[in-house]
This record gives sequence, structure tokens and C-alpha cells, in this order.
Amino acid sequence: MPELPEVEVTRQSFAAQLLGARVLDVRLGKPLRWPLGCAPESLQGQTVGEACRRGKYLWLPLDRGGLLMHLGMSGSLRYERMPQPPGPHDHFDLWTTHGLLRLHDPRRFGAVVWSQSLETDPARKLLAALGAEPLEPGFDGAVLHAGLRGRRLAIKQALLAGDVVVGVGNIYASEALFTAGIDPRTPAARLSRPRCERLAQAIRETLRRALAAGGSTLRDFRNAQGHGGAYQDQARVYGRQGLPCLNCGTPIRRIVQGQRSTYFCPQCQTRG
DNA sequence: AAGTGGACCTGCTAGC
DNA sequence: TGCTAGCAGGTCCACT
Repeated sequence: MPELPEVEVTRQSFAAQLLGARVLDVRLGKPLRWPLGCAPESLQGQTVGEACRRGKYLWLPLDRGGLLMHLGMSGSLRYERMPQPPGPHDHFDLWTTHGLLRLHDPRRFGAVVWSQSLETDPARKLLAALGAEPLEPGFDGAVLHAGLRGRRLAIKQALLAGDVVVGVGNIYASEALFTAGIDPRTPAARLSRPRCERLAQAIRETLRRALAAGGSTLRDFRNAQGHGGAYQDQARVYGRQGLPCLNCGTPIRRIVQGQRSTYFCPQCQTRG
């Protein structure tokens, strides 16, 4: 579910409220992707710092270490001052003096992992291979071009791999490639420098727009305040198989790459 | 070393 | 109505 815009929207919707709160208790539900890695009681009494984001990960600093969180495919975080009892898919509760932060994650591909710091394992290892932050100033066509050098896999899959640029998931990869006019099957290293410029620009624009729309709510995404996003209504190719391209009217195609759906316009998107 | 397929898990929908 | 197959926003790991 959550790509960079959804994770960032989530962060923004609870970070300020939780800042300075003291941890009262932790409740664990069913196992997530990885074990918490510390005794839940050891978090009691610690003060919560300001949540930050790296790729699709959130980092919640505490006095001693912090919590690295990932929403997986179906996860969402909720911040509640007057909490409901946990449901069957609520697998992590952080009770604090400012309210409850709760991870709801039916498929349990998400994770909450304690780490001493971002520079020590397990956080260090999980973040080690991550690529550039697309909304930071350092990201441009040159970075993309250099990162794609020697990569023979399709550009769509290279974007999803996350080691060149982070935060672009299955929805926004298709959307950005459409905006840039690039065929998703193009071998990554074959993208010219100018096309990399266009793609970098398209990625930034797509993510910024999605962020401004509050993310995409396909099934069940909610931010920490319980509000859904609206970007799904602005999608130009994702999920539009068989419908006319909004540019040229050609039916949008759906193909499978690396066991994931890709949507594109066979007319507007070319291999260069 | 880059690329591939399988694994993790649950819920929903379309089609018979 | 009920079953089944297929699909879903991610990414790690073992293997070639």
C-alpha cells in the first residue's frame, strides 16, 4: 500500500502530536515481519522525539534508541487520543501520555523494530542499500543516470528496487513513467541522460502531487488522523487497463513485470 | 554482481 | 449461495 507519499502523509499527521510524549505501555498483537527486538517494558518511561522518514521507513526516536517502522503492503498508523479497543489486525500499540499510536496491518508485512540508532543494526542494515530521496535537493537526472548505469533490467523494476531512488512504489512508478513518456520495459541503462532528467522531474512531480492530495487510498489507506487520500482519482494509468489514454485515447495496457502489474500507454510511452 | 522467483499473510472480487 | 482463482500499495532472501 504505502509508498513515499502515504508514509510521509502519515508521518506529518502524528509527529507533532506525539513529540515530547512519554511512553506508558506497549501492546503487541500477532507477529509482524520481524520481532520488536527488545522487551516492550524497556520502552516505558522514555520520551518520544520527532518522527522522521527515510524512504518508506519511519523512525521514531526515543531516549535510548528508537523504533523503525514500516507499513508493508497493508499497514497504516493511527493516532488516537481516545483509543478504541484493539481490533484483530491491530498489532502494535504505543500508549503514551499524549495518546495512542497504533499499527493496523491485516497482512502483517509491516514491522516495528527497535534499534539503538540509525547507524547501528538492525536499522543500519535495513537502510543500507536505500537510494536517493526523490524530494530532496540532491536528486536529479544525473543521479538517476549514474544509478542506472549497467542495469539491464526494465526501468519500471529498477525504480521499484529502491537502490537508485527510494519511495517509488507500484502506483507511482507507472504514473511517473507515463508522465515522462517512457516505456516501462526499456532497459534501465538505455535511458539517455535527457530522458533521465525527464524521469527525475516526473518522479518529483508525481510524488509532490500525491503528497498534496493526501496520498492514494485504493482500499484502506488512512493517515494517522483517519483521513483517506485522493490521488487515486488523479491516476492517469494505474488501474486504468483498457480505458482510453487521457492524452491520445489509445487503450491503457496492463503487463506483468517481476510479478507486479504495470500500466502504460503503448502510444505515448516509448523506448526512446 | 545483477537478475529472478519464492516467501511472508489476509481479504476482497470476479467468475463459474 | 458458495467455492476458487487471482489480485493487492513491499521487500527480503536464496539461488542462478
